[in-house]
This record gives sequence, C-alpha cells and structure tokens, in this order.
Amino acid sequence: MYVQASYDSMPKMDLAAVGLSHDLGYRKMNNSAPMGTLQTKAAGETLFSEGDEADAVYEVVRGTLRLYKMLPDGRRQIIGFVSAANMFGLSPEGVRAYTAEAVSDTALRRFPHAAFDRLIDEQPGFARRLLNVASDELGAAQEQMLLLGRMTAMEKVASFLLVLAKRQGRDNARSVDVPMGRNDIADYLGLTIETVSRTLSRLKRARLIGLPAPTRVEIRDRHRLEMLAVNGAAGVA
Amino acid sequence: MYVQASYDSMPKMDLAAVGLSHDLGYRKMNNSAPMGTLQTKAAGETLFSEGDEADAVYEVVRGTLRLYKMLPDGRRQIIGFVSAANMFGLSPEGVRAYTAEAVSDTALRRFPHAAFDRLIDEQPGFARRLLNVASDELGAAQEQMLLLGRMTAMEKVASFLLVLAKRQGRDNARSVDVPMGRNDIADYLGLTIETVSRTLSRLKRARLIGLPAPTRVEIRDRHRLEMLAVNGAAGVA
DNA sequence: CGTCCGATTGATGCGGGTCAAATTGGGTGG
DNA sequence: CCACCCAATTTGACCCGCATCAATCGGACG
Repeated sequence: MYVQASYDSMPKMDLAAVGLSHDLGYRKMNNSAPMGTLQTKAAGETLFSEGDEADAVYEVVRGTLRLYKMLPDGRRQIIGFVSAANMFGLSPEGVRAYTAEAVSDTALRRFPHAAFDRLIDEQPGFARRLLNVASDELGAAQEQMLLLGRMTAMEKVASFLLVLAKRQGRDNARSVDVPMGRNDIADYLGLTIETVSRTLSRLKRARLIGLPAPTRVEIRDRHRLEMLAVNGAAGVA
Repeated sequence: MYVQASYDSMPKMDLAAVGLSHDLGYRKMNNSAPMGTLQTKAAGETLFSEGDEADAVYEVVRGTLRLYKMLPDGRRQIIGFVSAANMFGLSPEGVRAYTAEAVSDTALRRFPHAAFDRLIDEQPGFARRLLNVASDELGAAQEQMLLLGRMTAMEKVASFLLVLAKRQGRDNARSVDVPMGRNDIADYLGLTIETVSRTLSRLKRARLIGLPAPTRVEIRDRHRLEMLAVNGAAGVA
C-alpha cells in the first residue's frame, strides 16, 4: 500500500459536510488505480442513518447529498450538502452522528475505514492532509454557527446563494444551480420553507436575483447581494 | 523528537472549541518534560483575534476562554468555551478564524506550529489522534448547529446546562460552575441575555434548578431537565 | 386536460428581541 | 463591620420577524 506521494492537481475532498474542497491524492496513492467500490443512490434514498455503525468514508462522484441531524419530534437540521468530488463520512468513533441522503441521483465511491486507516499510518503526509481537511470543515461549521445563531433570514439566504455560487463558481458565473428544494434550504438555514420562498421573492422583486426555475438562481447584482449577506434587509424593498 | 507512544491516562485536549476532551499524550511524547512556554491572561484579555496570523496551538492550564466570531456590526457568536486541560487554535491555513479571550484568569501553554507539525510527521499515531480530536470537534460543532438552528430558548438553555454539567461532571454532580456571564451564554446559544436570564428564572421557579449565585447552577431534577432539552417548554410553568 | 407536488403568496399569532427599570451582590473605602 | 458603588443580572412592557395555518399557483407527467 505504499505509494509515492504526489499531491498536485488531484480530486477534491470534503471530510464531512460543508463544501470546502481539498486535494488528498488518495487515487494516485494507489498507483492511479481507483480504490473503493462504486455505488449509486436515487434521489431521496438514504445512504446511512444517524446511529448506524460507521465503517466507511464516501466520495461523491456525481450528484448531491444532504447530511442532517434530527430531533425526536422531527425537527431537522441539515449540517451540510456534499456534491461531486467531495468526501464525507469520516468519524472515528463507530457511530454515525448524522443521516446521509441523496438530494439528486448520485454516484458514490466507498472506502472502508480499515483501508483508510492503513493509509494514514503508512503514508507520510496523508494524515496531515486529512487534518487540514478536518480543520477546514471545522472552520466552515463555525461559520455556519455564526449564520444560524446571529443572522437574519435575509442575511442567511443571501449568504447561502453566494456560497453556492462560489462553490460552483467559474469565478463570477451569473447562473447558480440549486439542486436542493426549498425544504432542504430551510432546514439548512434554520428557517421555514415559507420564509425562504418569501425572501427569494423579495430578492427577485428587488432585481438582485432572477428565478428562471426553482432550481436555478441568476445572480444579477452580486455586489448588493454581498452587502445584504452582512447588513440584512437594509436597502431591499 | 521521537518518543515512545503511550496513550493512556494523559491530559485532555480540545482542538478548537467545544468541550470534548481527548488524550493526546503530547506531554509524555517529550519524555515527560512539558514542551511549550507558559503564559497567563487576565479575565477579559485577548489572546489572539480573528485575522491574526496563526502560528501556535494552545493548551489551557487554568481558567476558561471564549472563542468567537463577529459580524461587522458587532453581533457576536461564541463558537465554544475552552477550559483547563483542553487545547485549541489548530488552524492549518495561516489566519485565525475566530478571536480567543479569557473568560476568567487563565494560564496557557503555547506550542508553536512548527514543533507540532514535526510531531505529526515523526510520531506515528499522533496524527491519527489529532484527527480523532478534529472529528470529535466537528461532531460537537454539528450538534451546536442543531441547537442553534432548531431548538427553542428553553431547549437551548437546558441543553447548555446539561453539557456544562457533563463536562465538569463528577458523574451526577449537583452543583455546576458557570464561569461565563449571561452575555457569553447568550452569544453562545444565539439568544439575548434577557432571554437567558428569563429562561433560567423559569427553570428555578419550576424547581428544576437552583441559582445560589449567578456563576453557579444547582441541578435539582436532572431527569426533567433532560426532557426539556429535547421537548422544550412542555411541562414548565 | 387533469392530477399532483413543490413553490408561492396571504393572514394571523407568538417566541423571543428591544427598550427600560429595578434588584442583587461583590468589592472598596470609611 | 457597615455603607456605598457599580456592574451584572433580573424583571417588566411592548414590539417585530419569522413561524404557523391556509389557499393558490405552476410546471411536469400521464
């Protein structure tokens, strides 16, 4: 399992949730042969649930997943969306802390923990890479805490759109793909679907965005949107 | 810098914020000689600020710190409290993502990143330990997202008290020390100080807790408090 | 063309924020 | 030991942003 380290221009990886991308080189580490087994999930299907035994890490090949936690009465908090070229599911203790479901049809590569652990021990630098990924994830989670705890609905929605855009972003692409429904957005931002919908409508009315379809947002005035992401509804009808 | 691994019964460590504790053995790793330089901060003093260059990791020897992020208009979200025997401040990219301030008078040990990185590379197993810590932190951050996004004030406060108790916990200790003020609690739970105060008062009136002093909470009915942490205000006057 | 499901829009209510005032208690000096 | 001071906490009155409840709306599909 020893391989030559080569960390440049490799697939991206997310450790658990939040959309940052990282190159880990797990592919080249196996001499360019892709390790891990491929599998698919149709939209809405569950990959694993809170409480399940955690015995593998996943890479998203195609599609998007939502990761969420639930309260006993059904209230749901989505802790992150994971899309192509990102990884998730690393949890050292044996039990899943959240559920993973396909938002759209997805293809996934599965890496059993055992193999992953071996790499950590045998491949110098690999662990540090993972650590960097974990720290970035942690940073993103902390950013989301600021959003959930201290931002208004308008700030939350504006921030969300900008993060989506940046994540997909060919730089300043006008059109952003929104694969998840309003329900998912609401449960990610700590709002209701009605508030998400109303807020998007306000942004549309103010001509900051366009909504050609529910799953597509056209950013018309990025600058003002960025102002809103920090200053709230000030300046929007 | 090579040492013999020995991971049992060692000081605890927090990677960034949230109160989980982990044994990393960084002390024994240096042949029992404590590495790192000692320093102190008086209550209210700042250790580092958001945006500063990150060049060290810290261990809390005595006291408690708050880690927080702020919006440009002054709104603050505390992302975690760190107390004795825990660590924080690991961030691979060069810039601090949050500010660290002393809640009470503190003593800290400072570990420059360079030395830490060397340990990661040279000490087999150390990186994996760190990774476990990071993953636990991430899990705690996700738990806090659920709290911030989907819990009521009552659930937030009840959860907070129970986490505090468990963290200090000689098992089911009645009396919990609350070193941080109402302002800090509010900014940690995404509430205002008035709401925190009112909620604590309700719990006191309902005889679930006692408040012998602002910095001390006596847990009188742990069971009902646990119910509240999940079911909200149902069943409290 | 009808059905269905997600999204939008409208009307109303409430949990928690805001503004303001009283209370408490720890620290200090007489 | 006591009186005072000051900051933190608590309590009160009121208000608002977002949730809730309730219709429509609109596009995809048969």
